[in-house]
This record gives sequence, structure tokens and C-alpha cells, in this order.
Amino acid sequence: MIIRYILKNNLSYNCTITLFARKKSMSLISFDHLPLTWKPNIITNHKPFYIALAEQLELDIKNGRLLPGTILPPQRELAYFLDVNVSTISRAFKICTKKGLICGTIGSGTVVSYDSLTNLSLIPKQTNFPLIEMGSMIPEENTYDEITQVIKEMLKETDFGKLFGYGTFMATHWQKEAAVKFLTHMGCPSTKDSIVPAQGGQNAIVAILSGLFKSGDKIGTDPLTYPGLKSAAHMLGIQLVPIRHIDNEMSEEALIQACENENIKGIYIIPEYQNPTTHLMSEQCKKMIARVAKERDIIVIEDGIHSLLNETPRSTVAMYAPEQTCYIASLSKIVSPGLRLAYIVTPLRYKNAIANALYNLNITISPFLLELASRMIASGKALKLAQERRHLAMKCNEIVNTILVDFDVRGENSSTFRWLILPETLDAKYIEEKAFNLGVQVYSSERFTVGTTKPISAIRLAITASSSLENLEKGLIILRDLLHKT
Amino acid sequence: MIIRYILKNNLSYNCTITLFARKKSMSLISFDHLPLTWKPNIITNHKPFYIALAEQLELDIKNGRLLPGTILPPQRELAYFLDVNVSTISRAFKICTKKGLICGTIGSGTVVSYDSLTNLSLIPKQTNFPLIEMGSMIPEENTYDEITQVIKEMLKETDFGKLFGYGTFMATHWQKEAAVKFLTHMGCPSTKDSIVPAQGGQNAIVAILSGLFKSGDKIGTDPLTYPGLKSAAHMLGIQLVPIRHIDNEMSEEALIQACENENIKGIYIIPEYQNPTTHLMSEQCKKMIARVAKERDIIVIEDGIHSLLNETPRSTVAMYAPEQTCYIASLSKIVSPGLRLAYIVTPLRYKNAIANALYNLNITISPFLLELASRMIASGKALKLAQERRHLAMKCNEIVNTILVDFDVRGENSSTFRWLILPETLDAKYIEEKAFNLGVQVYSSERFTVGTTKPISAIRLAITASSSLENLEKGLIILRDLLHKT
DNA sequence: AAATTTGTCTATTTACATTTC
DNA sequence: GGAAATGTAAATAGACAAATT
Repeated sequence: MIIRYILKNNLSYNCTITLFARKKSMSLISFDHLPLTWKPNIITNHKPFYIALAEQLELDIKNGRLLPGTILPPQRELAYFLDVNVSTISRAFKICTKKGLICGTIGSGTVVSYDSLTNLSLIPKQTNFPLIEMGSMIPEENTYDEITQVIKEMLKETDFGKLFGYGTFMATHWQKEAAVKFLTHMGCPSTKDSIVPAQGGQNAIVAILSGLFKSGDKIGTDPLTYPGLKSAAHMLGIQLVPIRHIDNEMSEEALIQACENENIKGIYIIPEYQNPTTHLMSEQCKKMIARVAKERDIIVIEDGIHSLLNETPRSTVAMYAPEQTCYIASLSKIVSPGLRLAYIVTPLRYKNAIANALYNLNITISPFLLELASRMIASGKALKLAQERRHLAMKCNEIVNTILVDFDVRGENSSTFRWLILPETLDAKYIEEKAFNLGVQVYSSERFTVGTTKPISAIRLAITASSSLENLEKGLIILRDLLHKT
Repeated sequence: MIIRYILKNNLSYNCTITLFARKKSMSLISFDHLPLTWKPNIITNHKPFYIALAEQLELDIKNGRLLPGTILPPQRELAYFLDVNVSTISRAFKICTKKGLICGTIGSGTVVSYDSLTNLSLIPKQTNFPLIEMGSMIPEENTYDEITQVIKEMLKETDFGKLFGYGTFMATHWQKEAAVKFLTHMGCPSTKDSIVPAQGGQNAIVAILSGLFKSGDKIGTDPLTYPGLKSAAHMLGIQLVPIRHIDNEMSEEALIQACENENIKGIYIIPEYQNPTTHLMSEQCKKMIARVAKERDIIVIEDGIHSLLNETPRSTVAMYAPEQTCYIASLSKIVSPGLRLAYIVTPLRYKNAIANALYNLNITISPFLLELASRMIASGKALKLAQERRHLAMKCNEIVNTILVDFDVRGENSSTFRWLILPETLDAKYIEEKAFNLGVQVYSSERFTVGTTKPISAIRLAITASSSLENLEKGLIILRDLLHKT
């Protein structure tokens, strides 16, 4: 049996003793000296072997027996060790790959994901001690007087009550006009026909993913990206593939490689104020992505979530490759988080699929909120709120720059969050935990990691999330002292 | 080879000639006389065979070459005909099963689904001629003065603007109290801890499905059910299994069988005013479902979408099996469709999973709409609207009963829709088409069918959807005349 | 640059379970 | 009630392709 294996697979181990030891039936020989990084002990319990193996793998990862970054034994070695076929191992690994626990590359092996231990969802934790929130990107407390004002005006009109009927599924003409206007400020060209409204940015992402992709499809992303995309993709069985960066941007070579080898069907990007790195994508990179997308006919999901932090509109990939790009323009972050509204700009060929997905998810959106948003935009109040948001960010950033002057904190002064690079010796996750215990919530790089890219040690600071500038200052000082001490 | 096949499988065809003809290599012999119901012509085009086969099957169904109800040849016969292994056929069939195109039963064979040709989504069609809407269950045009009134009151308060901030993710205490009160009127026991708000009933369904089930899981349903469930399940790769009825209700035997053989993880039911049959579930059946659910530990998704059409609350499965049941209480149909709000009552053990799923889908819901809904409920205005809705239904039903007196039209007089049973000789889908051409939109039974249950010929009439009683009358007369004529 | 390592995919073998007759 | 018909699932065999050495 061993001989057969060697002959058939042209194996050339030079240690025959080891080879002999691999045969399970020779149970007297101990396996202890074998160099396998993982030696699962499978008790099938009448379960199919591949399922039992997958469960054991998951357990061992969750228990910390297998740490992120661990390279698992080659499937063939495991197969031999466990006396089953390679395909059986492969099948078990595939289950865990779909769960985002591991990630395999031909030639290099299978690695335990770096985010396998972080909780995917970023639901703000309930604590029984006061917490300075710099984790979730919840905009500051605000009274939103402009919105109140607009609602008051709306109430004067006789048709007001009708806004609680079903409304037109796809928005009225004038509402779409308002959307087009809004999108112009984000640098995204659009027409009334290309716009579909969704219940917020996350809802838009889920709709695009579920409408244009199917379970098993792959989407390229930055090596660190928005966790909401990760959870949505995970929910739909869509796999994310990190595209290697050069100078903080996707490298053309890596992108093309992902198209050819991984067969990705789309990419997700946040060109302005990338989450979490705060990076602003260069003109050149936008054009490169547009070109590659056109050449390979892949779908670009361009998330303009922070685009209005730019005072004047910058270019978009949607501009350069309108037939490839689904652009998401959310109002939540910029105008008001309670508005739960986002516009999707889609090429005509994808419109039906996206509209259908939205119908499956929500049936329809609130006509009241849609009308409210449209009026906020038409009246210019939406942009005014964006302006205020920028001003607040500036103020917060002054504080950040002062307190964290000794550190490498990436991000423009107009950014509502910053990216604090830690010395390589410091484990970001450890700092997140320590900070939490000191009453400051921040999120470490692991939470944003895609696949098996080992994230640099860094922390995202949502600087406009805390309830006051005083709190921000307090939180930053706690963080600074923690870093100096550690 | 043939001999081997016969020996191995103990086949006992008594016509050797036929058997000989099955061998592909004997290409001179024609296959024309073979009794296969489907003879695919597979051109692989470098695609894997199983994928090519699945695509061909889908094409042939969509093209009408394979009609709903057609029994496909046994997998073994097809395998023989195409000279491949049974498993290859099986794999191809599985792809189409997941798409809802076919449905296989061990022992009985594989059948083309009856809803394989109907468009899953019920997005109201755009027409350039006036259409009397009796298809989509869109509530009538209404001015919703009560809502306007409540918003006016809300505006007077100083904190109003804060309702456009992020709000508390899971609703405030008093909002939950309002929800509990609302749920009491629906007969569903709840506590503040067991309630999670979603953006409307459909959103709630998607959240429960994606939070508690995974791709490949099976859920039992009525043989005819709400199409929104079908599309949501389809989107998530969840398979629906029809549970056979006896006297218009799920039969205990069939339910237990589905648990044991199909391994269903849950069931979806609409006990009050079942969509589309209008059936009110008996006390006995509710108790039976609760008992079986407890015994087998399956999840009951109880959709109370029409429960408030009952003047006084009836019992719920949630009452009898609170640890098994996720109850959905939507405000859209009863209070106002523009409100986009539903409450999910969940057993504690499922709460986290559902909350997480909702976070993945929407991040959060509009605090403004949540507050508005809570006040509508607390002030008793919500129930008043439900009352109005019942009254309107009564008025509409009088008209229905008068005009369609010659027909078998199921449903209480308080129902907002009715179920028109057609003579077996009439094809419901044909009537739907004809009616549409005459300017009346109705939905035929095929749209509600799950799997391969051949639906009875029937049509759902959404009687409160048309814009006026006159229109309803006009539409019904057109329909009556059409039926008399055909 | 060639050989080796390594993950992945398709198709097959085999066993199994349920329904029908 | 037992045999046949029928779909399904697990594990295997073998080929393939990318990455590493």
C-alpha cells in the first residue's frame, strides 16, 4: 500500500521509517514524532468522515489549538495519516473554507485565516460600564434640525399621508432627479434609469451580492476591507479573495492574476477613504481597475460610502467603466444614519437582477424616507450636513494629531476615522482587548482581514463616534498611555 | 458492458432489442423509439459534463420542451443513454433541484416543478394600459391621517431630531412594551427580551432564514404558499418541501414523514388567512404542529401577517410551542405598508443568530419609523387602522359574493383576498394571461406552488388592492365574463 | 528551467434508503 | 410483505493546474 502510494505519486521521501510510520494499520508505531502541524483525532460518531473532520478542524481553530497563520499539513499527508483519500480531506477543507476559517492556495498549502477568531459582526457590545466608542463608525449624536425642518414642510402638504402607502416601487421621477443630483456630487455619473434605491448601504451590498453573484462565486477585495462586506459575503456563500497591494493600492498584476486563476466575478472597492486604511485611491489605480474590469468583464462594486468627505468630487471607477460598475451611494454616513437609504447606480444589464434581489430582501422601501431624502438633497440640506460632518472631522483630527503625535496615524484631516499603525512587536488584538478593559472600544486590523493575508498590526479609530470631543480626548489619552506602557 | 449493467443492477427488461439500442457505441441503431421522456443532446463545449447537462435541462424546461409535471427518465436510464455514471446525472439534477426547476423523490422519480415557468418575483408589472390590480396584495390607496397626526405630535418634542441618529440597535424599553402590546392582539405571547425589530415582514423572513438555516437545509411549507418565502429561500439556497394536506391543513403523518425522511429543519406556516388559500388553521392542527415541533426540535416560522383581520385574537402555535417558534408580526399589511416594520418574537436561544442576520442585512432600522410605529400602537391607532381594514374587506367581499355568486370562492368576509377555485378543465395560468390582456391582474395557483405538487386550478383575488370599489366591481365582472365564456 | 509540491475538480464506485408495485 | 425501482450520499480514482523549490 505504501509502496503503491509512492510509486503512483512519485513521492521521494528519503526517510523510509517515517513512511512506514504513516500507515495507520501499523498501530504499534507511534505517530508522535511526525512533523504534522495538525494531528486530528477523529471520532466519526456515525457521521460521514469528511463532516467529522471538518467539525474537528473548526473546533481546534475555535479552541485555539490551531492558531491563525498555522500552515496545515498537505492534504495528501493528512489523507495518508488518516488513511483516507485526498478528496475526502479536500471536501472537509472546503467546508471550513466556506466558513472563512481556512484558505488554501495551490502550491503553498492551506493556512488558518487570521480573522478566524474575531467575531464577524460589529454589533456594539452591551457593557455595564461606560464605554468610549471609537469602534463602530456610528456618527456622533446630533439633533438633525435640518431634517426636522423638512418634515415640517412636508406635513403641510395635503398628500402627506400617502407617503405611508406602498409608493412606487422604484421611486418617482423627481425623486430620481434628486438622486442624480446627489450622485453628481460624488463624482458618479448616473441617469434616472440607472438608479435603484435600497434601505441603506449594507442593504445595497447584500442586494448586489445576492442579485449578481451566486454561492461559490468569488469577489476580489482589498486585503483589509469593510467587515460588513465580509459578513454579507459569508451569509451568501460568496468567497472573498484578497488582491495584493503595492503602495496601498491593488496591484494590476495581482488583480489580473485573481481574474485568471481564482476566476473572480467581481471586485469590491472603496476608492475614497478606504475602510479601514483611510487610503484615497490614485487616479491611475482607478483607471487601471476600470480597464481590467472592461477587459475581463468583471463587476466592480464601488462603495462611495465616504466620498462626500471630499470637499469637491473626485473621479470614480464608475466614470471610467460605467458598464461594469455598480456604485453605492449611502446617505447614512453622510446625511443621517437614521435615514436608512442608499442609491445603487447600476448598468442597465444588471438593473433587473438587482431590483429583484431588493424585492426579495425588503419588498419595498419606505416612501416617506425616500421622499424625505429627496427633499434633503434637492434643498441642498444634505450637502450642508456633509459639510458639517467634514468640519467635525477636522476638529476631531486636530485632537488626534495632538495626542497621538508620536505615532503613525494614517488618514486625511477630513476623515471621520484614522488608521493607527502599531509597532510590529505589538499585537493589535491584544491592544483592542486591553483598551476595551480600560473603557475604550477600538477595532484591530484582524477584524478587517480577508483570507490568509496576515494583517499588519494596526487599529482603526472611529474618531467621530464618541459622544463628545472631551470623550474623544479622554479615550485617545487612555490609548496613548496604553501604547506607551506596553 | 450491457450484460454487466444488467447483472449488476438486476435489471429485468424483457425486450433485449431495446437494451441493445441503449448502448451508445452502437450508433447505427436509432434511439428514436426509446420511451425516454427526455433525450438531451449534450454538447459539452469543453464544459464539465454535469454542468452541460444541467444547463441543457434548464434550457429545455425554460423553452417549454419539458413541461411542468413531466417525469424525467430515471437517473440510471439517462446515465445509460448518455454513457456516463449515475452520479454524474445525479449531480446535474442536484443543480437544477437547487434552482427549483425539478424535484426528485426516491422511488418515484424526478418531476419538473409546476412553478418552473412562473416568474418568482411579484414586482407589479409596468403596463402602458390601465390595469385593475387584483394581483399584488397592495393595500388600497389611503391617506393615513392617523399617522400624520402622530408625526405632528412627535414633531413638537425637542428630541425629535435624534430619531435620525443611529438609535438603539434593538429598540428602547418603551418601544418594546408597545411591541408586546401589539403582539398580544395577535395572540402571540412575548416579553421585551424576545422581540427583535426588522424592516418589514419580508426582511424578517430573510433574517430568520439566513440566521437559523444554511444553504442546503430544508423547510417544510404548505403545498401552496407565500411567493416571498419561495424567493427568499431560493436566494439563500434553502429548499422548500411541501407538506401534504388533509382537509386544507398539514397532515400530521406527512409532517412527521418530512421530518424523518427529508430531514427538514423547520416549517413555515401562516395559520390565519393562509396565503393564498385564505384558510384559518384549526386549533387541533396548531396543537399538532406545536407537539411535533417540540418532539423533533424543529423551528416553526409562524407568519402572523393577516392575524389582525381577526376581530379577536385567536390562538397561535407560538402559544403552544414558544421555545420552537419564531413569530413574525408585520405592520405593513395591517397598519400601513409604508411603515416597513415587523417584529420578530424569538426564543432566547435563537435571538443572537437572528439579530446578527439582521445586522448583516440592514445594520439597523430607522429609529424614526420604529418610534412612529410604537406610538401608533400605544395610542391604539394601529388597531383602529386594522379595524378600518376589516371594514373595507367586508365591503369588498359583498361585491365579490354578489358578482362571483356562481363560483367557488373561498375565504371569510373579513379577508383582504379570496381564493377562486376554477373548474378542473380550466387552466389557471391561461386565465391569468387572458385576464391580464383584458386589463385585470390576478395571480394563478402556479405562482404559489412549492415543488412538484400539482396545484389545483385556482386564482387569488387581492380584492382590496384596486384603487376603488368601482374598479373592483369592473374587474370582477371582466373576470366573471371571461370565466363564463371560456 | 524543470521537477516537485500542493490544492481542486470531475467522474466513478459503492452502498444505502425509501417508495412503488 | 418482499422485490424492484429509484434518488442520494460518501469515498475514491485520476487528471489537472498553479506555486514552490
